[in-house]
Amino acid sequence: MRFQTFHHNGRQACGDCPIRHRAVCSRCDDDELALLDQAKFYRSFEAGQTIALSGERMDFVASVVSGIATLTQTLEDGRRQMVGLLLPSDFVGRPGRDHAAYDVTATTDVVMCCFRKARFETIMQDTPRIGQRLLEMTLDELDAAREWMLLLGRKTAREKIASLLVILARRDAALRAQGAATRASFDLPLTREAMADYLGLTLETVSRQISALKRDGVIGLVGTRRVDVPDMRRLIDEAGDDSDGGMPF
Amino acid sequence: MRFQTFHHNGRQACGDCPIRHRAVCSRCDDDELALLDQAKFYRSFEAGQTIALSGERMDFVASVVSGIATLTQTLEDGRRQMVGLLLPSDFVGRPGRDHAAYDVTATTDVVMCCFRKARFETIMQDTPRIGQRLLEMTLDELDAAREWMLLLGRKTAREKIASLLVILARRDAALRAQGAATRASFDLPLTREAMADYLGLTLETVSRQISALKRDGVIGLVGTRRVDVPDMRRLIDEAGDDSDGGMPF
DNA sequence: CGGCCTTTTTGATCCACGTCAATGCTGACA
DNA sequence: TGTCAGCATTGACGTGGATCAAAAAGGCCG
Repeated sequence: MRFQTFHHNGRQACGDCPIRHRAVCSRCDDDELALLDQAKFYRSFEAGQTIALSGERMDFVASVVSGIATLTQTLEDGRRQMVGLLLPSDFVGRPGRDHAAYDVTATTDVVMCCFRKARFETIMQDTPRIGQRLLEMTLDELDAAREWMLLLGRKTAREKIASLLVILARRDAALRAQGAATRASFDLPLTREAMADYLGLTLETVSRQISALKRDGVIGLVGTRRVDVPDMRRLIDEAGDDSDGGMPF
Repeated sequence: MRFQTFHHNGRQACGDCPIRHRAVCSRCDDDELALLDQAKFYRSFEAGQTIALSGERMDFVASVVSGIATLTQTLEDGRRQMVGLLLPSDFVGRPGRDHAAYDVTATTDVVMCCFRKARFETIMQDTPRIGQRLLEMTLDELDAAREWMLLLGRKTAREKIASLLVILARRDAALRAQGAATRASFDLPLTREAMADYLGLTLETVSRQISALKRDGVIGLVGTRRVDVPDMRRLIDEAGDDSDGGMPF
């Protein structure tokens, strides 16, 4: 097995390659993928910037190389719900279609690996392997979305916060190629408001629940953005999940 | 265009075929799919029955031929969240993997078209076209899931109910191959409890909001399970969506 | 260091929805 | 016809989280 899971939703990435691009990095697999290598180009975005995937003469399929971006949906009156976190190796932009009613925004500085949509489609035609990989990734994404639906529909504010922290802790551990430790410490890559948009809460509630978890000794805070988890087990319990970690970390 | 959209989440089905199985029906496409035809077999389930996709010597990938089934996730303490509605043409059971932490339950009597998982995988290998179709369907499903996340995270109870009714109305219209009408009338295929599980509400709230919509003249009820929508436009407004119908009905 | 801006925390209050409990409705069956 | 079992509705009440408002804590830059 040369692929390792490193993503909060179980998506697989190439473990050998610093880019960690399962479906894109040509170093990680057979010659078929060399095609992709020739077609790709890079773009970078600053934190806070909106990432436009379609414009005049520009329709992309892209995948994140580094940094974090978010996918957000908005109601007319301004209510916002984040529906996806784009982490390195994630794809965005639908190969076959024009759609995309999502805002894509860079949370940190982001580098994306882009393909012109039309070009990408022909490559997919010629290289079934790529389609298979995309299918795998999309199924993972779907599983993650469904887990998130459970969170949004049925969890309490406290459980929501705990769940998010667990996910971030796991992702952090995975990025640094560490196994499951009972103690963990990591930076929050999101503002309270972004967390709220993700969890279907208000930023005040997010802040209050984080304070509560701190007061109860479940987490410690260093400044406002760094979290220390003395006992991972305890945090996971707070998340209310049956999964003691479906993810193999 | 021989495929028509008929599903609430925009999934495409073969319009020429009564089975409406885009990815399964061999009549609807090139010879490649004949392979699938040989490998498939059918099973049927009664309303209320749990659909087991894996057991001793039985690992399926299956797709719904007729009837409605639901995908549900459960928390230890019994809180339930429905995460998917399986309608004719929908697939369930992950081709490549063993997972599936979902309850699959028949809502009405259901007929499913099944493939042994291993067999299905080899067919996919040999027939890239099938993989491409599954990718399309999965992407549609993902879009639907994301829309649902917006609903779960940010909509009020009344908006949730209205959204669900709009979806059911559209699906009904599509199944009967009718276009968008301003007046509509259809049966609810779900109990109040199932609606609650789907919307992240309690059954009491569902009942109350339906009563409220009726009181306000947005809908009419015939008995308890049949809904009459005098003005579709109005119901859609109640749903709070920006989309005046992203679906082309 | 001091001013300015953004993010975060905290408090007071409100209300949408959950909870608990009673009642009604419908259909199956003897 | 009565009884029973499942939905469904309705009411009374409590509460988790939203809302509104203000203070505190960081950056950032002169």
